[in-house]
Amino acid sequence: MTVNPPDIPGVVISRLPVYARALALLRAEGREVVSSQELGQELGVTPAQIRKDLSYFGRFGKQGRGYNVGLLLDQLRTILGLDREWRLALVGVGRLGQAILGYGGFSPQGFKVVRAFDSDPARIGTAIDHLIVEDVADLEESLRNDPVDIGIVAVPGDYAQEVIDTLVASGVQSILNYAPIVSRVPAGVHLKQIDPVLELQSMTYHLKRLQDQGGQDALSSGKA
Amino acid sequence: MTVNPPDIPGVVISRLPVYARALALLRAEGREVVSSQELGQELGVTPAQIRKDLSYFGRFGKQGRGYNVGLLLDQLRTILGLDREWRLALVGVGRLGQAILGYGGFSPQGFKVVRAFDSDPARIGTAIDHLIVEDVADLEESLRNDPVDIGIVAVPGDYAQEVIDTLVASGVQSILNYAPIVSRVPAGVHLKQIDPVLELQSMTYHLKRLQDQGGQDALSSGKA
DNA sequence: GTATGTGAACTCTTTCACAGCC
DNA sequence: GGCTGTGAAAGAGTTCACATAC
Repeated sequence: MTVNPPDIPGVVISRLPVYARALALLRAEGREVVSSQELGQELGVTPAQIRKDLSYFGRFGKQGRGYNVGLLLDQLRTILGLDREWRLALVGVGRLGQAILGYGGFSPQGFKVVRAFDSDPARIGTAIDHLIVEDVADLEESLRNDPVDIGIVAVPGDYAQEVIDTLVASGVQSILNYAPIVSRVPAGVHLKQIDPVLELQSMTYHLKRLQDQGGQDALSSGKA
Repeated sequence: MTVNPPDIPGVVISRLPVYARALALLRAEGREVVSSQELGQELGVTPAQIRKDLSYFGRFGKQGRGYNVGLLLDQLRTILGLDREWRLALVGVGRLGQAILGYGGFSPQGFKVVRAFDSDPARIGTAIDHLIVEDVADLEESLRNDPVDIGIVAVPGDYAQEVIDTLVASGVQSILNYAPIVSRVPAGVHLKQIDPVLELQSMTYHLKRLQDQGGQDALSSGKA
């Protein structure tokens, strides 16, 4: 059954794929059992956090022993829905979009890009990586006729919100957005952002402080 | 001066670039003043959160009026260190690495990729986008002679931890990792992950629940 | 009147610590 | 003995609400 649990924190869910990845590695190495202690060491996470996270979903371990690697991995894959294939539509087949199509990391994990859209007449109708590029003007109709599970947005920032709105109107409930914009979606739609510039811009905060103190080899700030 | 404030939560810092982006947009539109109310609406964030976040760094607003767009933007850029140029080294010039080099979004924000490394003899010594690809075997020596601020890792997963360790050994304190691995760095080094698969894998959690209930229009799970 | 800046209240997460089981 | 699962405690982060300033 695996009945829908009521209210599991988002941060917990976002950690499960990380656990699954580590477990897959352990299984590939032939490990059969692992403790929360070991797993935590591997991941830089406290053992208590791992146990607490897992406890939202059931009791997967054996006291005195630990977790069966293969069993826990299967459970996590089931919980996350990684035991099926997911159909993605890519919007934007420019340089970034083509890199996404060419990326070999999605399909082994069950994510298949099955549709591609663009607005450039030079690209519409051409085949890229087994896909015929469709006109983005037909996006809504096309997705209504033959739905996908997830939309990937890889268009320039100026068009991204518009594309996101169209995806939502077409019934897509999960969107992965590569465009560097502040985007909003209605409640109930899940949007994740891939934004390297944002990541860099928060790293520079720390770098700046390192550099500004760099000269004066140590103890320069007030106390201790 | 802008003296190093003691302990500002990481989540606060990660929101500042988002505020800065929204402010840059407002400025481009000619807006001169904005309230936390409006800005919050734009970003899907509470006004109180914006005010609290900003209050860690100073008092930038005027009561009864709001924030001067240009002034606040400049302050944020200074706080984040976006008022200078940052030098990046890219490790891995395969398909992904080339997409990163070709991405036009970094340099307008002051992030210049000034070095590129690879292990493939066919690529070493060739020029890509103004850069001569260096041998990754020389990574540490090269970076010691001529340091960069940030390292970008775009090698296959199997080599990524090794590359990250070498970057750290070379004195790099901020790393942006595109490889889909669970990586660890010593305390003091800042590592950010760009990992679309991880994002997708947490989105499927919600999708699965939508789908599993999809058929049976409502109330079907055990109790309540 | 209007909107900031901020202590206090609240909510959400993480960690502790130990009973229970292997 | 060893490790899980979990209430309780501690710690972070967010929101409230109002004094203060324009």
